[in-house]
Amino acid sequence: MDVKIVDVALKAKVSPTTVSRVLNNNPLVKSKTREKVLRVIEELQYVPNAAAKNLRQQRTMTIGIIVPDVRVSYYTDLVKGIQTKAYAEKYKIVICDTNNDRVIESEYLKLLSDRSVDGMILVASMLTNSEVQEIVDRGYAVGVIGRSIQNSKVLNVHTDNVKSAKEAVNHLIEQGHRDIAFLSGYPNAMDSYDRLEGYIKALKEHEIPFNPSYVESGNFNETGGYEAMLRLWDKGLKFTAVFSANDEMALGVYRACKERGISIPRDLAVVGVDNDRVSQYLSPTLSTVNQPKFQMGFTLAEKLINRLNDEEIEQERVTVLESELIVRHSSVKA
Amino acid sequence: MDVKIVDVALKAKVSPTTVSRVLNNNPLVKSKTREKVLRVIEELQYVPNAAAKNLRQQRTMTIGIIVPDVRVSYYTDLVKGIQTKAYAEKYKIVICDTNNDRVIESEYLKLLSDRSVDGMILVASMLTNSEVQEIVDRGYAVGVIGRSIQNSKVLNVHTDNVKSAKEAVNHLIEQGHRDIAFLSGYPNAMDSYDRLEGYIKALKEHEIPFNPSYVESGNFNETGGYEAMLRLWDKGLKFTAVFSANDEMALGVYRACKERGISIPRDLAVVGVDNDRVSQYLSPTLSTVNQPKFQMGFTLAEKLINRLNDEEIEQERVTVLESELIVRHSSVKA
DNA sequence: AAAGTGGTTGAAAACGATTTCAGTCTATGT
DNA sequence: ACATAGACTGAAATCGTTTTCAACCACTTT
Repeated sequence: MDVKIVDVALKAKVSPTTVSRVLNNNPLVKSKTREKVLRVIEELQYVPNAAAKNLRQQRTMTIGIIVPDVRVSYYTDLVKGIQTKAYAEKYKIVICDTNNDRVIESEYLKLLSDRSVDGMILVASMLTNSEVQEIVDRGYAVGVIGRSIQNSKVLNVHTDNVKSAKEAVNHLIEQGHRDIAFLSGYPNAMDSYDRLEGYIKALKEHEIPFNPSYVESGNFNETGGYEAMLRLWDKGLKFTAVFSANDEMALGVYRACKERGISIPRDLAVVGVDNDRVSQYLSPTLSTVNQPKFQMGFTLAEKLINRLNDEEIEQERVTVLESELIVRHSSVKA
Repeated sequence: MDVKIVDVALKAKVSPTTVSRVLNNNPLVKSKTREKVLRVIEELQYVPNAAAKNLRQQRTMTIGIIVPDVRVSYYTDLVKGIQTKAYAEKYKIVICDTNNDRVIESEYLKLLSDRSVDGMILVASMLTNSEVQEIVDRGYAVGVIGRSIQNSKVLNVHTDNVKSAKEAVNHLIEQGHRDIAFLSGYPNAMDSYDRLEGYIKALKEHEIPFNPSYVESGNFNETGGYEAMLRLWDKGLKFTAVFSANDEMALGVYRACKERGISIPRDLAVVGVDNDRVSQYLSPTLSTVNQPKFQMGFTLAEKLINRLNDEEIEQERVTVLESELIVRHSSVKA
């Protein structure tokens, strides 16, 4: 149906081999032959068939990305970074949106294990270590963001969550707060854990006792943040500030405050993490810890592609990028 | 390297043909044989090679999506809809982010023309009609959102932009406004044009004369909206309301108003289009015309897949979905 | 004149699945 | 006992490239 390499070869009066060489810029071809072949390719509008090429070369120039939800700006910014690097290196990306469902995530992993991608990037993955390990063993290059994998070849990019959290909480303390609540994400997510650690460290450094009842889990989403706030208040706890492990949950905090007539930042100071796109548009604007999401995606893609292009290249398995506290209006009294 | 179909065949003491039949649920296989084969597949952790399968079957079960920018919530919501349907039908999707660059978009089109996808969805495409036509001629199923293609087999889903705009402007008029500015998108984008038409129609119906100097283009982005507002004011025009052809530009309107100390909605009523995720979080919350973005993506994917599965199926080439005015605080005086 | 050299080309095998077509086997009816 | 249909299986061709290997040609060197 489509025009194929032998059609070009026939018309150009050369062998398919030569056409292939022209396509792949093999310098062995005499320039006159090359020109002739190129002319015919143009004439016939020939495009090489990817499946045939993939089959023969045993690679697809494609990277698979598994994300929890493509609508979340945090993930999209990562994807943008990955995509930008991938495009520059002539890689394609296939996106799998798990809808925050671990079963679907597992299915996607299987779906991608058919050599239709050369490597995979797992974002905020809920897969077990052994599931990930198996993919590595099958020879896929894999990178993760938003979790840690011990003892393997898995590439990783992240920010120093302990430090980020500490900075955020320090900032609240400097604003005069002593009673600071903490909204964590999924209890077992790496990021949650580190941010909790940073929270505790900041308190310790200022000799504020750590009280576990000030900690509530909000599952990293708006509703979770909202409900967590209600729970905190229902406990009868007094606090003047809250550190939310991400901006999404902070949205829930805003909603809860609005309902209860609590003024931010007058009655309650709020700091989030991620610098979600909406944060700057909230009233008051939300103080947050910015994550260099684009850069994280870009860097991880770079490392992954390095590995794909050259197994031998010397590079760090783990990269830590800097995050940065952005002080806006939600944490500073007028 | 990987285990392949003959390995399974050998171990199960059957032919590759039979293994293939088992894989593809061909009912001809005796159930005892099937079980044996399945056991070996499980034992060997065999996964069929996609490239080989694609080559033989001449299809990839993959849909390509070309979008201007994956960070924009409008596009992401579409992608989510597409992805949801695609997943249900066992299709993969590859995403191409053109970064709003028509040259890059063209390159992506070429990149996808190698039979690595069975169909393509172009979102807010800047390609020429003939470029799109060529893809159709090559036998790809193609769908578009956010532009119109005349005279071809290209699938399309959209909302009635004329009506949406008219409703939005009617709403402003009902709130007592007579002098209403209009912020258009790209001058030559279909959507811009239709929304302008709706704006004019609404004015006409209320016997308000249409004055072209009330129209400024803002290129569909925040900065464009901001600058368009400044230009309108600089002209010395008096107006008490503005209809922005999308929410993104309305963000620019908010910024401009803040800078000039103009209060929304007291001094200026604002209505946007798209129901961007941020709109509900703005202060005041932004009135807007909601587009069923998820549904649009889902529907287009459905039609595209229908076409891929069965060339003969009877279905409309163009689907129009309903949009809906959401009145929030930016357009209603307290 | 024979042998070597470097530049250029092509024939054929390979990649790993599916599909066509031709069987083989079993059971059934006569 | 034989023919025959139906159930099941396998050999070989096929998809469209890339890659290996051998060969060819035109020169130069000995």
